[in-house]
Amino acid sequence: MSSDRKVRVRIAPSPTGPLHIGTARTALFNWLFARANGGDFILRIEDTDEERSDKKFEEDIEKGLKWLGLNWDEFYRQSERDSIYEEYLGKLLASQKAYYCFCTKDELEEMRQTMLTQGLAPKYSGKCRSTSTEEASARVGKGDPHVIRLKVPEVKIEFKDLIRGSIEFDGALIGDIIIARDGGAPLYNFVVTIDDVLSEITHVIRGEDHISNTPKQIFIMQALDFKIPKFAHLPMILNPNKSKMSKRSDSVSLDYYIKRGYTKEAMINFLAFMGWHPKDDREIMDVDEIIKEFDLGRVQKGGAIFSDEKLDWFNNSHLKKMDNKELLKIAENFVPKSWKLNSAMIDAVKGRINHLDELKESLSFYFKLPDYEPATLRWQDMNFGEVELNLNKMKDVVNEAENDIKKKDIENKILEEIGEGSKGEMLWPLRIALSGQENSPSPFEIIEALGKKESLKRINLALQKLEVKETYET
RNA sequence: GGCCCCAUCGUCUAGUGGACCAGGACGCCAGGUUUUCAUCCUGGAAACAGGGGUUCAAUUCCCCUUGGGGUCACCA
Repeated sequence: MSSDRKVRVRIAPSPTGPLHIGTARTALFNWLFARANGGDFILRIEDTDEERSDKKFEEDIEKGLKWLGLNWDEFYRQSERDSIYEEYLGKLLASQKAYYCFCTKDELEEMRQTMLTQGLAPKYSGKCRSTSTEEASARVGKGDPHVIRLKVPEVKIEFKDLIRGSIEFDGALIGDIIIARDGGAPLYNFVVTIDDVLSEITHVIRGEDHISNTPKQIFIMQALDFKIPKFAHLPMILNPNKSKMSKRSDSVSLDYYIKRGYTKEAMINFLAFMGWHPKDDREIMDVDEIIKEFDLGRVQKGGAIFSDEKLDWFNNSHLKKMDNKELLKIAENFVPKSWKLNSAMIDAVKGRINHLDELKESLSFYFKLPDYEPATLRWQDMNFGEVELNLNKMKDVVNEAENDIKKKDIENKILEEIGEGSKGEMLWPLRIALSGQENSPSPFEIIEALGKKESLKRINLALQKLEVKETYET
């Protein structure tokens, strides 16, 4: 069981789309496992499908991984390893563990349909297995279209999954799989196997959707006398309707969450908790804590539904924990360039938002006149007359203040004016007048930030809105 | 359909035979603190899919049923 080999894991995305949230989660678990065990984390780009692969997706994947802080120790592309695959394909052919198949796609499709209607698992009949080596070579030489198939033995095969325990498949039900297509290009199950073994991967940690690929890959390893790595299949990340989280339009890519202003700390924390949990009740954890506690044995078996609410909570919690200076740097990317942010502003709103994307809205009153419906000025069951009265009182207080009002001073003065009266009835209309927002920093903070002149301007504006409202009503 | 995986509150989960009339968190609801909103605090509603076993004792072990998911390409 115990191996003295250094732990080596990999994430093997195919660059056929932007970095998927599920891929990011798998990458994270591999990375955590590597870091927790002093091992290596390898990034392998699976770009054997020239048609679908695109350099721009490869860049997006690398960018996303880096953003999360999942640094890799080694990197390679499968497209650069053709000669290696060719070599092993040749070995398999020479040892008669694989053979040429000349069946056409149409024939194959027909067989598949027949089996399906008979209620059988569709698999290749093995027709070309019996073609003699001489005849096969001759036909290949002649240029007949052909693929290469692995002779899958009709035996039961079992492997131990680190998360699920023993899993068994029947080779007889799998049939001879294609490992290289017409033209010689090697296929997924084959290249994965070659690369995992040659790069000395010790633990293959991947999504549950690969469980059924595992026996095929093990058969290839056995045919080549390869040492078989350990496997661990992670639970799926699901949509709220429990389907595989793929078709959720834009919200399946990591980039979507980056652009909405989720922090990498929150993303890592949240993604780690999709299928994993520490021994105790801790939830808000930084990456070092997670590495320290990470254990494949504590990974869940069942799929986890992606919860936007919980993600928001993680993000809000991490935002509050974050240093203002650090946050300020990130925040600048989410507001217009002309806005000059400062630490006080960030501090005033960071506990009030779930993602940085909201900054544009919640910080707007610092930079432009608020825009709101007159009715918003009313607190609970106040009528417009009362609002006007109270706002005028506040106006007088501000009017009497010095030019550079200090938060504490204006706070004292306003509270003095309110006296035994209702604080809400005074402060709510004032807050709306100043910020236009129901959830904003306190009026005192805003007045200090805006200054006397601007504050008065906004109170007058509110008063004007009330007049319009009254005219409209009569 | 064949094969494979899975099954605790709406959601993420704790729980590895007795300490569980099932604990935490998100969300939700109700109170409270605070100078208004938010924060914060307290409380509440909310789950072991069903049926058989095994055992002195099952959420926990076994079997069946049901349900959900995955996979069956010359994609990865």
